Amino acid sequence: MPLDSEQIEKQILRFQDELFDRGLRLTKQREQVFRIVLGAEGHLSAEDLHRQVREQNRSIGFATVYRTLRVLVDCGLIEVRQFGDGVQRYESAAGDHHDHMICVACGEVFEFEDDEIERLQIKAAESRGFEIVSHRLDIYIRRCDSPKCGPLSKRRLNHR
Amino acid sequence: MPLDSEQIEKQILRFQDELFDRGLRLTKQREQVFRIVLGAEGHLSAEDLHRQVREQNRSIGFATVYRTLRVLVDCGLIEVRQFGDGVQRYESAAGDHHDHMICVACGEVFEFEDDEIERLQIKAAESRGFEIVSHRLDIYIRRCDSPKCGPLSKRRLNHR
DNA sequence: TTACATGCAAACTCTTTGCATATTA
DNA sequence: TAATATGCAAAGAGTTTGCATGTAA
Repeated sequence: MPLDSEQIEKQILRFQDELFDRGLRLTKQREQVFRIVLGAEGHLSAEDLHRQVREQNRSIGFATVYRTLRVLVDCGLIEVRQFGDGVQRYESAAGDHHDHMICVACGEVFEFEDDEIERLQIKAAESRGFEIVSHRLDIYIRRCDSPKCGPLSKRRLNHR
Repeated sequence: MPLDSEQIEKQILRFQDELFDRGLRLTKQREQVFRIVLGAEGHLSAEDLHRQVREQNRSIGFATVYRTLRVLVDCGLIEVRQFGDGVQRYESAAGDHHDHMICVACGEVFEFEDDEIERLQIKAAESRGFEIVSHRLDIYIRRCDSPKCGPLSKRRLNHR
């Protein structure tokens, strides 16, 4: 779920501030990379990012994309995900927190939110005296109803 | 939490069966690798595995370790984890399911179980018509009480 | 004796780094 | 002009693959 344009501008300003605090600069390339992440539907790999930024900036290199992603992670503006294919994927840290359901048949990733699960996680950590920094919940599902998987059949799934 | 020796032997037999079904063989190397995983306390990388197996079998190569791990994953006997450092870690799929708390300060990994969180996950997937294959819940905590981190201070943590 | 398995080294993928050049405050 | 950024290519990690040799049913 991409952010609306007002939120995007707010994020860019925030990036500029965070960079300034670190003695760094908001360059054209950094802004381009961040805007793609902010506007993206899903979870982009560095390769996805590089390809998309190159549509507006032929000469940008992989190194700049990776370096920018690292700065964005350090600033807490984006988050890294790994869904098990060995590739890091990035998404905006803005917006509501959500978890992921990944279809093992077709690779489609769905976002979902569950406040009660969130609550229980905090409780589980607190009961051990720990403070949560962040968390990741990935649920792998057998198949889904995306075009790639086709509609789920009418017969009941093998629920347990 | 390593398995007891009775469970370990059961797992080895299961491996043999699964291999047989696939027209493969239980070799010395495959058994050695699997036994290390079954007996291990925590979550081992391929490098950890290779180092430990080499203590009993000087000549085993990385390729054999990786190939064995792949077969074990295919057989559903072990699971792969990625805690964000770009290294795959493996653990036995036997025993109760558990989730992980990872200390961002020192890297220590704690296992925990929470039946209610499990239940809610199943509910969340079912409500969308999906069947869960597996899931991963990793909670990142600011610091812990391991020797590397030192004891948690007495002042209240910043619980929310 | 035929198919599968191993060990080695080379290849491959993703990511990071070194360095000369370019850009910004 | 002094510091930060960039692009390129090379290096690095972790993992996979090709191939000749070894091993097991």
